[in-house]
Amino acid sequence: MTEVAEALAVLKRGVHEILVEEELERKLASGRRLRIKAGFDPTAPDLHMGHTVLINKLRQFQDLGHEVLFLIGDFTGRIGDPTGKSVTRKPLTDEEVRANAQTYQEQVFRILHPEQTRVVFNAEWMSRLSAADMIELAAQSTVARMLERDDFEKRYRGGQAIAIHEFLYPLIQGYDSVALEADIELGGTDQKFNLLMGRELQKHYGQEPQVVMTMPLLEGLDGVQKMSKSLGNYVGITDRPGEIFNKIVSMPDSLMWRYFELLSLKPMAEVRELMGQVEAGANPRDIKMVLARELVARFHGEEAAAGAHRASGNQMAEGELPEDMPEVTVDLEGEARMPIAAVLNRAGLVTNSAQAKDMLNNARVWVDGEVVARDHMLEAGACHVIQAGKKRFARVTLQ
RNA sequence: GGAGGGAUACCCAAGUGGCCAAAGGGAGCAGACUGUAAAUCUGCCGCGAAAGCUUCGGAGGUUCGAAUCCUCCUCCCUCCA
Repeated sequence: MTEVAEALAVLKRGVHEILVEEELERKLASGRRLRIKAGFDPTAPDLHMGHTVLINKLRQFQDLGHEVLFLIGDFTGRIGDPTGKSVTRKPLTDEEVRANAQTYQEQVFRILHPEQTRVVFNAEWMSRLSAADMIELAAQSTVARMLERDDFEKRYRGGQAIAIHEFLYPLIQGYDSVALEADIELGGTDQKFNLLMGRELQKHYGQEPQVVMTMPLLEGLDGVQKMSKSLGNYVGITDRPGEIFNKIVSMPDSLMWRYFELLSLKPMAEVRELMGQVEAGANPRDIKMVLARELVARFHGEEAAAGAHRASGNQMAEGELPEDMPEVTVDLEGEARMPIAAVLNRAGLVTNSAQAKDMLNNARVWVDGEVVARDHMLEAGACHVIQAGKKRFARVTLQ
């Protein structure tokens, strides 16, 4: 295999679509240091495994010597992202955008090489565009073309509103590629339309069009909707080791091979070997543990991976406590004692008081290993290990 | 610009003066069962530890009492221009 063919093989792994593959080959063969662009929304400060599918791909480009342009869409974020969801997000302040961007960088450098990464903000050039520039940009596309986009088309046909400025989003994203002179842009499959817009605009502005690579969207732990923080079906890369371990092991079996395919760095041959084991009667749970350990190792190191199982506790074995439970302090606001239900709520061990009531009624709340009833009171100054249900633990200090 | 229809909790959706913190379904959470999975069954499911507090697009009004009646406003949809 030639060097280019080898690189291509690595880069194609897990990719949904490459447009146009021959162009990618040519760019790789040119020997140039390529600029790989990927855009991120500044709203979500915590990366999750779903994002890493794409970031891993960026990392592979870096390993081949190329430069990553990590674009933070602060301009678009400030306006408020209308795409897709009917829920309009509230615009972010400058401070919020900056803080989110900072968190992004800290997290993304767990995977990317900082010295081969350029973090850029699109407000840098977008906020300098004049109205006339904007109109020139808008003239590069048509309503009919916009309506080809899946999500617009669906909404248009379904009689749902499409605001005019939503049409500008693909154009802005495309223009980012012009401003950065991107060689390649990566995005989720849902980004295809926007990514292709980059090609068209680059041609218009006299540049060689970027190659578009789309990565599949990773389903969340529910196995249905895409992984997202707001849906709560995610595994965060800053989750504690035991947490990652738990989430991976207790995900539906139907998802496990998908996760192996997109998140594991094991060669596919090895993954197929694991599939064979399950077919031969191995407990799928044990195979999920293999993946869980790999992921914990990637984000927390080998040592954490070795202890992850222990750290997570075995939820089927009553009385076995996880080692890495969170520490929480609950403020009694001057009271000498507080009912258990209120403590559970304040410690974040339940989502609302109804859930606290439910668990207490089911005798599923333990304080220092003892089941407690609804009328149990906790004294100020004490520190207890509290367990709510099978999965939620915390070391709670009352003050 | 005109005519009509609509807005109920996370989503869908009942409810047209008190019995409504609001039927039903889905989602979610907890429990049994399991393999920390799925399916199934059971419970919870506005906020609050509680007392209590706040909800039915928004603001006023009628009434002892309003998701329900009246007025104005906002938004969405359909047809016409």
